[in-house]
Amino acid sequence: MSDLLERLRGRGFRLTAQRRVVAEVLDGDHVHYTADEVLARATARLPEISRATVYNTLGELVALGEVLEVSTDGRAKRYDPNAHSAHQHLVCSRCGSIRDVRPEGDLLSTLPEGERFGFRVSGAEVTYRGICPDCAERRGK
Amino acid sequence: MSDLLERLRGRGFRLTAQRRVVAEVLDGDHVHYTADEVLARATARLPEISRATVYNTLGELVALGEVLEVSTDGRAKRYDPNAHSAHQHLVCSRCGSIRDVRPEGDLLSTLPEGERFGFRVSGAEVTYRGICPDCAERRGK
DNA sequence: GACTACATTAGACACAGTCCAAGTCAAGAT
DNA sequence: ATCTTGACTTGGACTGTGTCTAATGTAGTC
Repeated sequence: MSDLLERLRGRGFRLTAQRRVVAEVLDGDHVHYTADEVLARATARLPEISRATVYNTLGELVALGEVLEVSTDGRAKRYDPNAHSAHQHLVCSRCGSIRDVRPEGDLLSTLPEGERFGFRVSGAEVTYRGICPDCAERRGK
Repeated sequence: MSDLLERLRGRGFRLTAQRRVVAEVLDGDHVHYTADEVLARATARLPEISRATVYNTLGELVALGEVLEVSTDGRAKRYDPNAHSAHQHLVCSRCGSIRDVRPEGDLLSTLPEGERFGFRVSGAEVTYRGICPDCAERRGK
């Protein structure tokens, strides 16, 4: 994520303190924060940062393909910095925690021609659902 | 969908005019209305029906497993009456229209053990994306 | 160091959905 | 057929998530 700021500048974006802290917050594996979580973490480092700027910056990063937008629950969108390696998501049905996963095989090929309704099909996203180890332990069964 | 009302009554639900019109609106293949679209169509048949009742009824139908909740775009949830036959969704990236589709093969088996992070995995949803015939024709390429 | 176009800010606004107190009514009891 | 009652419906207030705007600030260039 560190060279992300360089890539931004290369595309004509100004390097501001706000963009830097948003990029810093979105660093790591299995990171899937909501915009408000990003705002909270960014505020800890740069108290004056505003909500609008966080939304703006997240939108820019998504448009540039540096960050993925994920909506696994119909509530707030989540932002996934792991955009340069194709992956899907495994979500805990109890606590909502998310892991990045790599299925095997070609997803697109699972949709037969007779089920394509004339669409030019170009992509597929999978959300696997289950119970995470923590929840399984805490609530048994 | 017609016997749905009987099933509801069998489960102790009162048969009201409001529930009837919501059930009627949610009838057909490839139907995926938002709550507001359901409200609009229900209002055409029963002008006094309220937004809260539409949301209540949709929630009941979902809880009973008679209707599926689908969120393909992070905006309003959509309601899919085709709940008794397993299927996935094919969504047009331009106009958002949705078709019900049946992939072949077992989705769960595409996630290798080493990618399960200790989760007990129980389900998977796929959203295929592409361009529908109408949009392909209208906007070329 | 000054300039200026791009970026940030606070707050108003919009949309999707939930909650509540009061009134209404379906369906069983009589 | 009417009564009774608890479930159902209603309108409106409220919450959470996200967008827009006008005014102000500032990164990068000269």
